Amino acid sequence: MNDTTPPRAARRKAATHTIHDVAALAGVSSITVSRYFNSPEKVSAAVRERLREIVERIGYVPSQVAGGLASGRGRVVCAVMQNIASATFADLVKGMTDELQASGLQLLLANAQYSQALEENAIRTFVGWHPRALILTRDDHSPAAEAMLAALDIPVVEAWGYVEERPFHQVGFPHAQTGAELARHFLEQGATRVRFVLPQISEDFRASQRAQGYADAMRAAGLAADVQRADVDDDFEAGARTIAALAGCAREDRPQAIIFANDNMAAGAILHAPDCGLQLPRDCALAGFGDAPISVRLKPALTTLRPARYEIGQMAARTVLRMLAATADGQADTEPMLCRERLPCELIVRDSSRLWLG
Amino acid sequence: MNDTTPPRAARRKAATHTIHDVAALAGVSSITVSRYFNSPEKVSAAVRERLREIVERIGYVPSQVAGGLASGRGRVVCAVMQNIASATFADLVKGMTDELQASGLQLLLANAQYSQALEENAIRTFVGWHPRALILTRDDHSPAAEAMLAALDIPVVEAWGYVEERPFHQVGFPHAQTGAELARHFLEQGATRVRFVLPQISEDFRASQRAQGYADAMRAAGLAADVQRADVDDDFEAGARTIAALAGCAREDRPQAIIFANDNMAAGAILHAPDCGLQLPRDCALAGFGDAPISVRLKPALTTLRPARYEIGQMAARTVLRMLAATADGQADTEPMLCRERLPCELIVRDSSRLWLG
DNA sequence: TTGTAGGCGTTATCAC
DNA sequence: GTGATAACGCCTACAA
Repeated sequence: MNDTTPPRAARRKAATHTIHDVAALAGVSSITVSRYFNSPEKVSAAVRERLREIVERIGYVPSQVAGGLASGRGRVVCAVMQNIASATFADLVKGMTDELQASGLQLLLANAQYSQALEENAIRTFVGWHPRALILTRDDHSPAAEAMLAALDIPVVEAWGYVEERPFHQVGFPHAQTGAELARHFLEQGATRVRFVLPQISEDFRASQRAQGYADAMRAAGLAADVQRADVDDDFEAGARTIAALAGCAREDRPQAIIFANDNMAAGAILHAPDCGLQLPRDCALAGFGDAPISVRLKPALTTLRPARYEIGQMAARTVLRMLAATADGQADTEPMLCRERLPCELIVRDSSRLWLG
Repeated sequence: MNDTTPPRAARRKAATHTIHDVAALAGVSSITVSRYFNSPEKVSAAVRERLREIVERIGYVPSQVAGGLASGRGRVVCAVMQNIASATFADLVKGMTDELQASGLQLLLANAQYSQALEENAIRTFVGWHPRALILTRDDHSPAAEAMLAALDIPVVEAWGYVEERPFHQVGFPHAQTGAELARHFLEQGATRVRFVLPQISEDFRASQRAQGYADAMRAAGLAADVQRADVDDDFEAGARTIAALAGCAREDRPQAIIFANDNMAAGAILHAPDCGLQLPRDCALAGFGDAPISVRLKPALTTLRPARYEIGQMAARTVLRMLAATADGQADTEPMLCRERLPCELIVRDSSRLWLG
């Protein structure tokens, strides 16, 4: 009477089919079923057909969770966005998912709202998922985050911006340079007084980077930089107020051109200008950033910068895939080559930026 | 000489710390570490402090993958969007992530681009992740998808729309009714000729539902429904063309009011009207859908419907949490109560819809 | 409060 | 081409 412990209560009745169910039905071992999914060519055609039928019939789907644990390589890529609800990041996300999906990789998203602390939290959470790669959308992380990234040993892509010296893959464009480009666009037309207007709550450090680029370009031309910050939260309202304030200024004191940190502010200005008795671009030239769909429809049509949002997301994903393929090819010892993909942010010149020098 | 098989090669050197590493360092068993994370109150304060220090020092993060497998309840909620890059779905996603994150649940996203087939694929993929719940954004699924949903045995929420008879939780608003509401808004002003304009590629069946609601309301008033479909892809351009076509019509033949399927089309119409010699709303009243940020700034300001996008996402997530809490409370036998959350889609009346009856 | 034993569903390794 | 066996890292059940 071997009084071994009574059979423990079954932990859980598998509410779902397992690889073993399929194996039993097909009269093969479970490893064969595993092979059927991961390298079908190693399974005989006969067995393959039998399995296909059974899998279809009972609706078996392999567990990503169990597979990820067993193989040590889950099918997950994590990305930390700065503002999930913005058009910019929505396009990035679409580019990434479109590209990753084809490779059977699942994108896990987090939202950091332009906060380093939230980004750090998100990264910490993601570490628990053992992602194959990480996509970030800023280049200045908290020290703790940098430490985690250094310890991670997976591809890390910094997308949206582009910085030469970073130790991670870069996919995007240099924001400061685009700010400078807009400044030069006006300087070349002979402007001497150009203003840059930031949103009130500019958590978006990219906008500040563009402002910085503008300021440098102005100083390089021997002119004063004039960066202002909006005093209302709503971007459209901020633009409207900016233009309204102009109406109260003598022409000699007004900026000849204004660069808004985004198209919404510029649109607010353009739509409100007639109410202030101002005619654009005669009374003030304008430019924005982002190429919102409406910008080309405004009167005057808005000069702006068009970042390749979707393409940046797509390329970030491709970079991930390339790095994964590389490490899979046993290039373990190869030096960890860094991808630097510089994507376009095109200057779209329209009527709003034509300078009228009085 | 017990020639048992030579010790198999270790499968993989754990590149990452495990619960056992922490346990060894702390001089406790691994289950204690597990408890430290899952129910800290069951661990003595002394041990707790020791573990806290060690976890912090080595940067240990529990594996969601292993935990999910072992417990049978992963921390994943899956959602299938119809167009990740649109403002509508971006807001939904933000509402969901904001709410889920607090509960430590991770949102997995897929994009179905208004396609039943892609939605089915996404659901199939998600099944492999053993999600705790599923959030969908349409109510007409493929038969195969319906079958999977029926077999899933997890909470399923259909968000964005709202349909009484569905067997899944509903969070949203009835689209047809909002279409009818806009129609009545014009009918009550005495309009007899009201048109509804759909986008060219109206994969968005919601827009069609709103058109249907409009058509029913018109017929109920004894009037003819006049649903047109745009002939260009770009919504702004479609709106512009719609209004341009009006200019060539005799006043008696023109609709007195136009309902556009979205604010972008309406904005295109408003921005282009002056070029056609039309004055709005005198020559034609207008309404849109979605309450885009720009709509209130247009001249005339656009009458539109304001769906509670963020709130719908948030409420969908809350519904998930409520259902999970309920099943956790051992209410296994309780009948599977269905949540029906009807969220507002408010009519925002502005100048564009004021009817001028000639 | 803490520990032991065993298993979650899959894949890596080795043997035939 | 196929299979037996032992992990993967954690958690549930039960015992102390």
